[in-house]
Amino acid sequence: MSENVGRWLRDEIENAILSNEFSPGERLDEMVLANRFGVSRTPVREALMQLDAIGLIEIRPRRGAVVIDPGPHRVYEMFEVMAELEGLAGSLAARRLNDEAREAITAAHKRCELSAKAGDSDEYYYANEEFHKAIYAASRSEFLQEQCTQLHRRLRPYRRLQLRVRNRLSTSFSEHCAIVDAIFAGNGDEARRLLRAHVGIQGERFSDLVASMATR
Amino acid sequence: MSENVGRWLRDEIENAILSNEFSPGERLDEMVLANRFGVSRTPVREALMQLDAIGLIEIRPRRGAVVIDPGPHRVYEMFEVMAELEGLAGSLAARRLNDEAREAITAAHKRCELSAKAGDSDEYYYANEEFHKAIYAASRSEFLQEQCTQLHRRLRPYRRLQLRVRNRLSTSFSEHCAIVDAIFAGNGDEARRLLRAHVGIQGERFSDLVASMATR
DNA sequence: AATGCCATTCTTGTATACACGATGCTTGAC
DNA sequence: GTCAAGCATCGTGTATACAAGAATGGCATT
Repeated sequence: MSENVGRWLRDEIENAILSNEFSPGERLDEMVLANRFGVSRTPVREALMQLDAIGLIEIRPRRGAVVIDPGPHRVYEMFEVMAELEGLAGSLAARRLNDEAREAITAAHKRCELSAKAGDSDEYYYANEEFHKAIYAASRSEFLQEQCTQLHRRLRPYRRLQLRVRNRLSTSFSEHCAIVDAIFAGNGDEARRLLRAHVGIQGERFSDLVASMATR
Repeated sequence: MSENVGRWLRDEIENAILSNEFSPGERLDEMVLANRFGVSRTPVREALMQLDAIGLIEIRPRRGAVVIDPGPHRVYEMFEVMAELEGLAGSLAARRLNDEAREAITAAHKRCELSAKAGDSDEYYYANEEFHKAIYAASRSEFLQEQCTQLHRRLRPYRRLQLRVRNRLSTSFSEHCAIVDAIFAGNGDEARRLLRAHVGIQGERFSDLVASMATR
């Protein structure tokens, strides 16, 4: 546990929300949370204020906190922004690539290949996360990296759902291949274009998303 | 004042930071703030936790809160991301433009023109803000709009400094003209390209930024 | 029987009290 | 004279107490 309870609680509750333990729309009672974690209301409130500031929950004055339900359209908008930021990260990565970043990307890409060929969608999920994070890091823009990581976290549950769709695994991996080629070739524009397409949700993938969101 | 003191304080302190009343690196004492605003430490702490979550201040455990000093390089990175998001907003605006948005952009553009011709850099600053916000709104992506607005707020002090540079006013305005043309023509790619260039800090503008940051 | 109003109760918002850790100053020893 | 160690003081971290507003249930009235 982190050194102060407030921060620890923030992470704990954030994880609970992102792993869907607290469903969208659910009310978060301060006393219930306090009892559950064995602390007083004060650090719980501090954690909730932070989650409110981040945008994960909404605190309505005198009426308590509820988990925000983004809704399909808003999730789509979030993917749209994510695609743009990843595109930028890719383009910067292509320009600023160094040995360390190249190795990190190669390693993550290899891991994706193995799990994709094994058809292990859970393992691919983690490998995919590592792959994208390697690209963020390769951009060598700390701020961009933070923004990407944060958005990535918030979109986690939906990404996971998407991987379940048809043969998304092999499609995703072949897109990764092209992205790696573009970055390693120093072709920033191409990397940007490919990443935007890879991350964004166009056409039928939006209805896939809506369908998978409905069945939770 | 907002209905709960915590949120009010958050906005209050946030404004104080963004208007440079609290300088980067400055320590924010909880009791001092509590006395200044005539409240107890509790809501002050809640406000600080939120600002920490947003990234405006840093709370080091048991050592208090300090205003984050982004430093020139990080500010550059923030402008880089801002440019990308504004580019996306512009491209969406070009595709999704409706009458309402067109009028809002036209009005803000007109206001920019007047203040630019008058050489009133303060007035241009506000008109410029309205212009960019009109474009965010025209993108009709709530999430993107929020992200843009938030980043815009954080970059406020630096934007203001930039306008003081040489004949940035007229340069900025002529860029606006091209942007408006592209959006109204429905040319998303061009709007994106122009906005990226308009917002980003290339070449000498970075050293201008560094110079202006040094002299505060 | 249904609806509206009032009271009770529950939960949030704020203040205060207490505890623990960090920082800085003073004193003593080398 | 300088450096280190210990103590004191200040400030943060957490708990608890108290106040105020919202929700809910019951009672009365139509």
